Amino acid sequence: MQLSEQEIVRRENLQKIKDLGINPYPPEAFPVNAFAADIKANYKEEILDDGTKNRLNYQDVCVAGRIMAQREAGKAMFMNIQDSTGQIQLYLRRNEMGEGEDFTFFDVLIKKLLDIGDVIGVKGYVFNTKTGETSIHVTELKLLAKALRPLPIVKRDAEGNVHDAFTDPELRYRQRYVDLIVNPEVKETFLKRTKLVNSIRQFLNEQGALEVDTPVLQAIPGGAAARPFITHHNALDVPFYLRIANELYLKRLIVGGFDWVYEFSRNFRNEGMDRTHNPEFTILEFYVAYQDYFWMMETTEKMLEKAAIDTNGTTDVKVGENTISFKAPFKRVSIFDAIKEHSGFDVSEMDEAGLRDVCKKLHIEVDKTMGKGKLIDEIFGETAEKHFIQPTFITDYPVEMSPLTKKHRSKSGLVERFELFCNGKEIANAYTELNDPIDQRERFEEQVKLMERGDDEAMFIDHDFLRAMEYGMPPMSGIGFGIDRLAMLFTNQASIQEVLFFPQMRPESF
RNA sequence: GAUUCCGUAGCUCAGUCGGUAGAGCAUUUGACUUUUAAUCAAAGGGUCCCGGGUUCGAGCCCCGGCGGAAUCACCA
Repeated sequence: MQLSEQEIVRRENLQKIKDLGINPYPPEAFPVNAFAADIKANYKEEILDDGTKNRLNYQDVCVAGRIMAQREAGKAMFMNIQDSTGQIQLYLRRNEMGEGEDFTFFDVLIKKLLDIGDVIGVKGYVFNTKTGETSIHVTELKLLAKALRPLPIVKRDAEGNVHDAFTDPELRYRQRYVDLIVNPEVKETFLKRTKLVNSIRQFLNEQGALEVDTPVLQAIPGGAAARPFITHHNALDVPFYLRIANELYLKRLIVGGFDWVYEFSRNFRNEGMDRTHNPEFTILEFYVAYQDYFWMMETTEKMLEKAAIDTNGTTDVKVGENTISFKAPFKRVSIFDAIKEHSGFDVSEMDEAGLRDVCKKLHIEVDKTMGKGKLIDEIFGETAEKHFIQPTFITDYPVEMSPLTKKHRSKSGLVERFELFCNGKEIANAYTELNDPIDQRERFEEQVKLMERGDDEAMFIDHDFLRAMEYGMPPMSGIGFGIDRLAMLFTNQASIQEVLFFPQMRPESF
C-alpha cells in the first residue's frame, strides 16, 4: 500500500502512543453525559458583585467526539471536537494536564501525537471564553480511537462562508462517512429523510395500518412493469428475481383478512441510473380494504400534509425555484384534460392510429411495441407532466396501461387510477384495485400479448396471485409512494444520490 | 447505451504559447497560557487518472481505456 506523507506520520504517531503505554483503541466504555449542542444551547453563568463569574451548570461533563481543529497557544491549546450533535471548543492548559512536574502527556501526547480526526473523550467544566465562545475547560483527556488517514479540512469563517469545501461527488458518495463528518448539511438531509419516514409510519400506525414484511426474492417479479435483477437459489436450483414491487404480496394479505397493510419496500430495477434513479430504491405501498381511489386521494393529502409539517415545520416546501404547498386538498385533473390543456389535442376518443398521428405532430418518438395506453402515457409525459409543480392528482388512466386496476365505474376504456405529480415528477401511483379474478386473468393475458410484441417490461402472469383472488379479494384501494423522491422534495435535493447514504456506484478497484 | 465536460499534493484549486510543477489549508520544526478561517518564522510533500502517439521536449496536442458529472434514452 502506497502511503502518503501524512499517513506515514500518523502511523509513526500511533507507535509513539503505544510506546507511551497508551492504548490507542481502548476497549472500555466512555461515560458520555453531555452533548455539544445541548451545552452550547443551555450553559449559563452569572457575573457576581465582585466581578467574578459563577458558573451555573455543566460543571462536570464527559463529552466524546472527533477532533476537527487544533489551535496551539503556547502552553495552552484549543481544539474543536465534533460529536453527533455538533462541535464544541475545548480549552486545555499544560499545567493542569500533568502529574506534578511531568508534562509529557500535554507536551507529547496532546501537542504532538493527537491529530485532526482522532476520536477522544474529555472530562471538564464548561465556561465562556473572553470572546464569548462556550467551551469545555478540560481536566482529563482520553484517546478513544486514533485516525490513520487525514480528513479533508473544511473551514468556516465568522460570516459562515465555507472554504475548501469537500465537494467532489465521487469522493463524497464513495466515502460517505467522510462526507458526513465534514459536511454537516449532509447529515441534516438524512435526518430529515428519517423524520419523513417516521412521520409516515406514525400516520399509518395511528390509522390502524399494520406494517408487514413480504418477500424480496420472488419467483415471479410482479406488481410493476420493469426489468428485474435475476439471481439463483442453489439448493432449489431455480432462478429468483429481486422484487420490482411488493404489490401482489400485499394484496394476498388483504385476501387473508387484514384490512390495511403497508410496507416500506426496497425494490430493485435493472435499468439506467441517473439523478432520479438508483437500482435499489424505496417505495411505500399500502392497501386498504373496502376503500376506493377517492378515499385514497384524501388519505394521501392528509398524510403528506402531516409529513411536510413533521419534516420541515410547515406545509410549504422550497424546491429549487419553486415553493410547493402540501396543504390539503390537492388539485385533481384527468389525464385527458391534462393532455388537452398542455398539448391542445383531445385524445380521449382516439384509437391507436389517431394517437400515433398525434405523436408524430408533437414530434414524440414512438416504436411499434407501444400499445394505446403507452402512447397516451408518452404524450402526457412529453407535454403535460412537467407543468404540474403543485401537488396534483392526475386521474382516470386508459385501461391498457393499468393491468391491476379496476375499470372506471362510469367512463368506459378507463380505470380508477391516479398518479400524484409534484415539481413535475410522479411521486405516487394509486388505484381502486382490480379484484375480479376473471378480468384480472384477461388483463394478464393482454400483458402476454404485449410481451410477445416485444415489450420487455410487460408483466408476467402470477398464477398464485390469481388463485388468491379467486378465493374472493375484498375491494380495496392501494398506493405506492416513491420515498426517495419524496425525500428529495422535502430536502430540496436535485439528485437521488443526496438522499441515499450509499448510492450505487461502479465498483472501485483497489 | 449515446453525447458533452471534468480528472494536477491529504483537501480545495491555479498552471500563460508545448520548455525545470504552483498557491491556500493540512503535515513537519520552532514561538506564543482565552484562541477560533488563530497568528508569526521556517521546511518537506507530486505515477499531473492509466496506456499509447506526435515532438528535440507533453500536465497542456492526438488516439484508446478507466472513473465521475451533466444531458438524452429506459424508468420510479
